Amino acid sequence: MPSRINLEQTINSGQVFLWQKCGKFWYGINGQDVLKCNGMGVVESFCGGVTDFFGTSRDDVIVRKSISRDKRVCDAMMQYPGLRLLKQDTFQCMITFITSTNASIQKIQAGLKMLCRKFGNMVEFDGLEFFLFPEPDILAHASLAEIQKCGIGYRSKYVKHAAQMISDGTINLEDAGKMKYHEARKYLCDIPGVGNKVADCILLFSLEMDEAFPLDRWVLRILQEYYPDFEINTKSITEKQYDIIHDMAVEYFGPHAGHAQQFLFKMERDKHNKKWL
DNA sequence: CCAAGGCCTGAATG
DNA sequence: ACATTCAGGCCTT
Repeated sequence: MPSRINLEQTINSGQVFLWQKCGKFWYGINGQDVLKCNGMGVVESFCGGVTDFFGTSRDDVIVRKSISRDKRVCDAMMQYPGLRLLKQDTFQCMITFITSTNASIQKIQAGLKMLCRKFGNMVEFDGLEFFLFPEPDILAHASLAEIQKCGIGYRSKYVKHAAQMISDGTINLEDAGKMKYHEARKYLCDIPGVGNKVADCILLFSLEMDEAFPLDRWVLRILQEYYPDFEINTKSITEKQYDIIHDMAVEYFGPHAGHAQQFLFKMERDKHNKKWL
């Protein structure tokens, strides 16, 4: 039985940063669209089109049954029955996680808001003003100095270069979604500012690739603390170690390992009282 | 001065 | 000659 989506749990799980609660509704920027949601899902879209932002088209029963092979993931699913993996705008997702390196959630959010305010179009929706996410062309042609004013530091040049690669067609994010997992991850790593971790975030949060298993400091900590069989003994990992650990994770958690990662990540951060949006 | 959801570069190793 | 690993640096609050 598929459980209902819970906005609080889903928005506050580190997948998105441009969301805010206004009264009883959540509003979020998704590319050139603004989504308005109640506690359970999208109720209105600025563009008026149908979006499957919450990935309701995927068979959640299959996914949950698959990752419930692990006891701890099972517990986390009980704790967060409404947590879902999203299908975000791919370009926004890419820029988001490029800016996320070495940054806290609050800092990521501040930087992205500035990018939107400076380079995105302002629209009025539901009596409120929003700044949409900058389009690839705009960021590609923006001056580096202007991008730097958004407070994203050394990531600025990556943002510009990455936007250029999307803008001129060197990289096609939708194409990545059609490749096999390892090929897709490698393909995305050609983008400046994108390493294995960021590539996995793009694949998992916007391209429905469930084998993607972002290995950040938190997930590494989780694995070494609760999964001794993984034998994680380093704090930071090399390219090759990333591969090995990733493949072990898919072997253990199954083809939908990325979902397992999201539940574990959410649970561990809450346990440490880390702040969300 | 340190920490915060990595990535890139150059140099050393095998 | 290669493929890996290692150590710093990096913007900002």
